[in-house]
Amino acid sequence: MQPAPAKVSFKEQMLQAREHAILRSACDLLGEKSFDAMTMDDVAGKVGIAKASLYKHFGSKEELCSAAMVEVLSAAQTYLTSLEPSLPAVDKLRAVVRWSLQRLLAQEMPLLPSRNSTLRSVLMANKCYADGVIQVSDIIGEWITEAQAEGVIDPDLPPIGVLYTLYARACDPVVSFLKDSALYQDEEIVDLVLRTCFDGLRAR
Amino acid sequence: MQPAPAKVSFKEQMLQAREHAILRSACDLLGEKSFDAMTMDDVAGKVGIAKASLYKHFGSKEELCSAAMVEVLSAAQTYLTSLEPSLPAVDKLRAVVRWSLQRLLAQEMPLLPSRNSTLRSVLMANKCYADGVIQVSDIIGEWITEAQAEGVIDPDLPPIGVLYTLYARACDPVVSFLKDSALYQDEEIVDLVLRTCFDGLRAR
DNA sequence: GTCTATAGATAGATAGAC
DNA sequence: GTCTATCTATCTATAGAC
Repeated sequence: MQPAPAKVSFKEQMLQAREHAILRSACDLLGEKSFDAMTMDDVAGKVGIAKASLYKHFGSKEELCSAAMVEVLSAAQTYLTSLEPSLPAVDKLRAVVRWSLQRLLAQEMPLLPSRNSTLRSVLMANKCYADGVIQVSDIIGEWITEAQAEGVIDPDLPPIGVLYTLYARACDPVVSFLKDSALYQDEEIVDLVLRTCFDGLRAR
Repeated sequence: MQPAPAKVSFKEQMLQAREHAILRSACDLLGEKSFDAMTMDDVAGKVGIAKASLYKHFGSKEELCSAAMVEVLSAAQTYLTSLEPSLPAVDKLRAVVRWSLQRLLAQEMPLLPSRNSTLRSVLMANKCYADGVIQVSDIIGEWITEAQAEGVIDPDLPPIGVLYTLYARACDPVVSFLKDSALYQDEEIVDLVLRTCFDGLRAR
């Protein structure tokens, strides 16, 4: 009565697929509302399973949402490393911001945990997340100093300020303001935010 | 046994002072956490009165927070009209953003109701708030078109995009990121955000 | 108008059958 | 592992004494 290895693998695949669906739903919901406003009933309803089942996969609401954030971070890392290394540094920076804005428009980007969230302290205690943030920051930070050495990004700006300014685009309310106005296509919104971010509001 | 008019006025003054203290506490708390995370116990504790007393002044949590937001908006309107009309339009725009950033740093600025808040729909149904937003937008919008006509603000940008970009600075997470890093003075943070907002990240 | 006490609703999390 | 049913805590809001 030994189960075939393929069967075990299949069961594990199902489990992983289910967990991925849960994370995906949590991610979407965190894009719509705050961690505090989101409920486990919301998640269960969206996935289509009972709330109690969620707790077989994740120990708590905090664990579930942390896992969702780690997955987003992982997707960002994958995108970063997929970029052609020979591209000019500033182009890579633009590409990353563009990627963030597109995910934000697709409502697949949980709003970054500013102080306006109970999730923040939990996330910062999560080693997976904290390490991921450091890795991403190292890669982007290198591109920033590179672009500043080339004189493309303003060398007078502190690199950490540039980094945070780029991060902040991933939860810029301008995107939802413009989206709600229904005046522009998604791609136009992305272009506008990219332009004001890199070129500023003043005429050149 | 007719109470002297002065006495009535005094009582009313006390009432108004108390209500102002409540609004101020709510405002501070909304700067620290989301509407959903904030509780009426928080407010009562901060003011130093019983929770039930809050409901003698404001009918609900939504009403209280709406009133707090209206007060912030009113302060913004007062600042707008206090600006010397003869100033160049772009200077007035910079001044308004600076004012927002300073209030944000002082934690006196409730984070704007993006989609990430249950408060949003309540606020938009509040005539005082909605009218205030329109008035403020009209004033700032005029300055934007003026600055664009002068060629100081990029005339190619849609005015509504410029307006939203300026509004978004009032809840820019860059401010709290930099504040938490403890690397910079408040005034340096304000200058950095103002600079990246108007001049962009790219070197000029 | 302030308080204590509590009602009523809903959240996160768990128990136990299947 | 999924479900239904339930526990416990907490939050908004109210009742009623003073």
